[in-house]
Amino acid sequence: MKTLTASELLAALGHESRLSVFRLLVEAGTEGLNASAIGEQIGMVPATLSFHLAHLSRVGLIKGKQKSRFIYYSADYHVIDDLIAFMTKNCCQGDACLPKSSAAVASAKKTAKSSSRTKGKS
Amino acid sequence: MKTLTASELLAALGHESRLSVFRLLVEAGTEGLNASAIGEQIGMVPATLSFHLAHLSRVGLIKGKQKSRFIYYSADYHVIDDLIAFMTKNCCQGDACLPKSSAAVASAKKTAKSSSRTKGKS
DNA sequence: TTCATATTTCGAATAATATCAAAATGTCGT
DNA sequence: ACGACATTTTGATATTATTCGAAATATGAA
Repeated sequence: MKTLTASELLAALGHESRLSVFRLLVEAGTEGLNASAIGEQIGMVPATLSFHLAHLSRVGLIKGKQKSRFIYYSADYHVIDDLIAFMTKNCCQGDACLPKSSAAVASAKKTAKSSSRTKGKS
Repeated sequence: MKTLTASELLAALGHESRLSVFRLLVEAGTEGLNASAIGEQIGMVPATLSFHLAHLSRVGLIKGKQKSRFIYYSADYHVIDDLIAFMTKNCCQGDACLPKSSAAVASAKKTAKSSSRTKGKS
């Protein structure tokens, strides 16, 4: 992933409203939510919401699918996963970073931080 | 981590120049780099660089330490790690995301406050 | 077709961000 | 103190982002 692409994705999520919308769609699952439902949850007028949905769509973080007279938006896990992979690879280093990210997800899995110094150069 | 905090961190990295600066500092390690050295690598005039360094510092992603007449900036791995942990926890879900970012966390998705994965209400 | 609803687009105002020359500040060595 | 360098601040401008009412478009139902 290019730095430019990554920064565009980060910028898209770097706005409280858009991050909230994205998180809501992540929770909503693959089925997604229609724009009105999102607007209700987040509390945003249609025009503003549409603006942010367009932004998130443009960078690929979400996608909309017309269903009847609604448009269901859903998160694209592949893109956010690539972004997290990019950050883990390029924005972290060594023991200072890796254990916690893994632990936060692996929950109780107590991997002894016996240093797996993956100090690869990026 | 609050959504507002996360969005501020994401916004800070959501600019190509700042992301480049941060990645450079991650590579540089705990010792860091002084502003001039960063400016040379990135190709930015002092004033603009200072503006971005201040932004990254303000949100806590980097910190500067005066050494002699230079100021050495270094990445704060703790903060970026928290951000990655936040994203892994709140912006991903299920098999579509986990395998690449980390491993074996099928149970983590339950810990979130997710109300429920309501099935279709079409 | 006509109506009702869902969503986007337009337009225009406001707000925030980015850039950089020039000046100011800070720090060290002499 | 002074001079030399490192960095920040100022100030001004340019660019981009955000907001939302109103109008337009789209889709389905009656």
